[in-house]
Amino acid sequence: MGATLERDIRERFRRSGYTLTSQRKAVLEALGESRGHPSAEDVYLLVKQKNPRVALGTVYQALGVLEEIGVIEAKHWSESPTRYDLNVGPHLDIRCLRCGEVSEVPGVHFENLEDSIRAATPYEVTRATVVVEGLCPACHAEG
Amino acid sequence: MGATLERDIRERFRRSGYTLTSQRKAVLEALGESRGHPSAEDVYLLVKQKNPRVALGTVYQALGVLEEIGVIEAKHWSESPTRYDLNVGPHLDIRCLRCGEVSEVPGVHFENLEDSIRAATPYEVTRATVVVEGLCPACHAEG
DNA sequence: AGATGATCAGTAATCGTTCCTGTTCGCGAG
DNA sequence: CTCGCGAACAGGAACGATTACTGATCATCT
Ligand SMILES: [Mn+2]
Ligand SMILES: [Mn+2]
Ligand SMILES: [Zn+2]
Ligand SMILES: [Zn+2]
Repeated sequence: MGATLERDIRERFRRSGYTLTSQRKAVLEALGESRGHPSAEDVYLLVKQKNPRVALGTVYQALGVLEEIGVIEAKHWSESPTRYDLNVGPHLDIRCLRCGEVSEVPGVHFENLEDSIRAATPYEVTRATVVVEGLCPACHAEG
Repeated sequence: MGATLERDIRERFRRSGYTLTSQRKAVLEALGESRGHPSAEDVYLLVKQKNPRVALGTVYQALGVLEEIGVIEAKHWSESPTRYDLNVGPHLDIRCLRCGEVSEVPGVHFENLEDSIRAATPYEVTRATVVVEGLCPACHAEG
């Protein structure tokens, strides 16, 4: 487990000045296990299975530093708590409006979109993200 | 004021079965006056100036039905309360990370993006919105 | 006038998230 | 090794946006 921790992640911790504590490791492991896009609460429940003493606030704090150093990414949908993603490459995630499942949409590129936004506004554009919602195949089948 | 109310809006109310009450009119007027992308709280404060008895909950309810019948649109940014927009045509809005100002980004089209999303996922895509953040010229100048 | 259903005001409750306080941890200097 | 110090933590309170509830009002129909 601890041995499997990516060199890159350790390096990012070193350079940021944050310490890679056992709680933060546990949050990372939970994100890996959950193999998806868990909420803070989801991560909290997984982490608590192995260490019942962790506090929810600690999970939020850990997710915050992990995001800050670029190891994970937070994604927001309007009708759901924030979801966290180990996949920090540019990609889209779609969320099912009925069951809440989030999954990745491969192969869609939108760098040109961001470029045309920059060209069309006097603002300094910091981020342009695409929020996608729909119905997963299972929920769509049910009606 | 009341005379200026769009024929289209009255028609949408008629067809939906909802009634166009004075409170809902006031919410619409506030949205027009605020000439921007106000939050529910913003709308509430404007409405209260003319009718101090309106309740915040009523404003939320009114915004809900106005959105439901397609007269306004709700837009979401992760670090801000929901903003409401009288402009229901397809367009982008950018929000300043420092001062919170929201303004429109004209001339950017992204229908093809939605198409390529549909082609790339087994989900039934309901909505694909672009969330744009940055720094307005004033805030960017300050540093 | 009386009944009915929608809407409303006022307020309590909810939920995700952040903040706060006292405690523990890890590490470097002595 | 022990002390001191700052970072991180557990636990729980507080927060802000939104929703839910409850009893009054209002418009409309009979
Ligand atoms: Mn993803
Ligand atoms: Mn707009
Ligand atoms: Zn589903
Ligand atoms: Zn600004």
